[in-house]
Amino acid sequence: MATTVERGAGRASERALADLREAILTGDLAAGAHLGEVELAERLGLSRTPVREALTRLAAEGLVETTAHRGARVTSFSRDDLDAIFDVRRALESRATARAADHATADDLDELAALADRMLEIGAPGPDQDLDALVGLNRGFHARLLDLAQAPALAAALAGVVHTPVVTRTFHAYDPASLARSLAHHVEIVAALRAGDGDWAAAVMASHIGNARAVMVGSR
Amino acid sequence: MATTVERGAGRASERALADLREAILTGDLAAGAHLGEVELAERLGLSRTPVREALTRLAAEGLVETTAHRGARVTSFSRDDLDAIFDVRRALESRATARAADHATADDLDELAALADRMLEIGAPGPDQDLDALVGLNRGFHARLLDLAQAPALAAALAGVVHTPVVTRTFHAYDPASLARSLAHHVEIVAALRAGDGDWAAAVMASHIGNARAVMVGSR
DNA sequence: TCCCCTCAGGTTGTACGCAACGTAGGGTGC
DNA sequence: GCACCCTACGTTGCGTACAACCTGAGGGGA
Repeated sequence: MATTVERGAGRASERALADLREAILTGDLAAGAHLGEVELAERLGLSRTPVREALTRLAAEGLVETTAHRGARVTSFSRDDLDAIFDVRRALESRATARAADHATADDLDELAALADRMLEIGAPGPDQDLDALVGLNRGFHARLLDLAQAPALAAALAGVVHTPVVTRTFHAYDPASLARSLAHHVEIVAALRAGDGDWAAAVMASHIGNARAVMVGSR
Repeated sequence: MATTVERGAGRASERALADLREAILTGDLAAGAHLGEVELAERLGLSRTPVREALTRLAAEGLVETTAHRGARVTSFSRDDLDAIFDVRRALESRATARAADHATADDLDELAALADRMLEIGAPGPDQDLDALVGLNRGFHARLLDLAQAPALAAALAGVVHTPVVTRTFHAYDPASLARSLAHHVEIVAALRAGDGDWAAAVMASHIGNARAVMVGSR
């Protein structure tokens, strides 16, 4: 009874990895929080081994920091760190967006357009506004775009800069004007892709990330 | 007697990580080679546990690929992959070089100049030419530069694109003209940094990587 | 002859136990 | 009273045993 054999479907270590990553990205595990292996193992109902592997991989991604015999902590980023992360994201994601223009099919564009439109709806001020739901859709939009770039190297480099940084976890920080800009950018990116103009799409993405940077880390 | 307790100084898993990474980077472990945990463990005189951790981290770096219950293989890159990797390196390393211009002290520049000069010497055609020694010096030059950029995010992103790719492991592929250009670039980068001109330095670095790309993957 | 099923071999995935390390607290000597 | 040492505890690092899984070969049936 103590050890529930029937658990999730996937490998235990992958479940641990996914759960921990989600907990960190959503802020459920605060930055700087100490992560004990036994504590996490008990919480997830696993042994220390898969938890340990998950922590190792998270450390490689940069989400946690491990020190000697003292365990792991959730990485906390300084203002300069965040600034640099946005710098890299701007360079890389705009590049990926340009490449996406060469590979996106009509179906892909319809899918992206649907995401952009949906975000426009639930992001609009009013009773139906749902800022929390935006997070998932936004992640989906950027992930889809990165996928369309068909450039594993770009994806790997971006993953090195914190797997969709802590920075993408909320839209509550956006003021109305910035939020409207951000959502309009998504639509414009799709338009640029439809026009087959990679440079245009890349420019909008660069603006998009600049806008996000201003919101999340403030003016330079 | 069988288990030699007195081994290296550092943690066992870090030794395994370093040894495996070196073996892959030098080509001692060929691309596509199957990496059995027990085999590696015996070879390194350790148990499977630290080997397993090392493989996990190498997988995160992109040097090995793991599949289901089938173990790990040394990643092999297609022509397109290499092309994309150089693309990212050009974007990121030139950026890092520009930043280095803002942080490098006179001592730093002297150090870089010494490296560049030394490479010029042992890279020059003649009896003293030592292409193998260039590898280490070149790695050192680029690493020092990346360090001077003081941008952990840039370093992390670059690390995601294969920790100094398999691509930097030899200079034997260079024809005399390309090699001369490459070595001259190092010197010119130092000159640009001395002049405090980050844009110049970045441009040279971009050229430097373009040159390397042409040698390693051929014309586009 | 071809296909499918079964089984054996080898591999990875997980759990658990022990040892090493770092840390904090109390006690003792100066 | 203060500083230093020593001890005890909690943690991580590693080794080993067992279970789950994939793969390939061989035999039987259609």
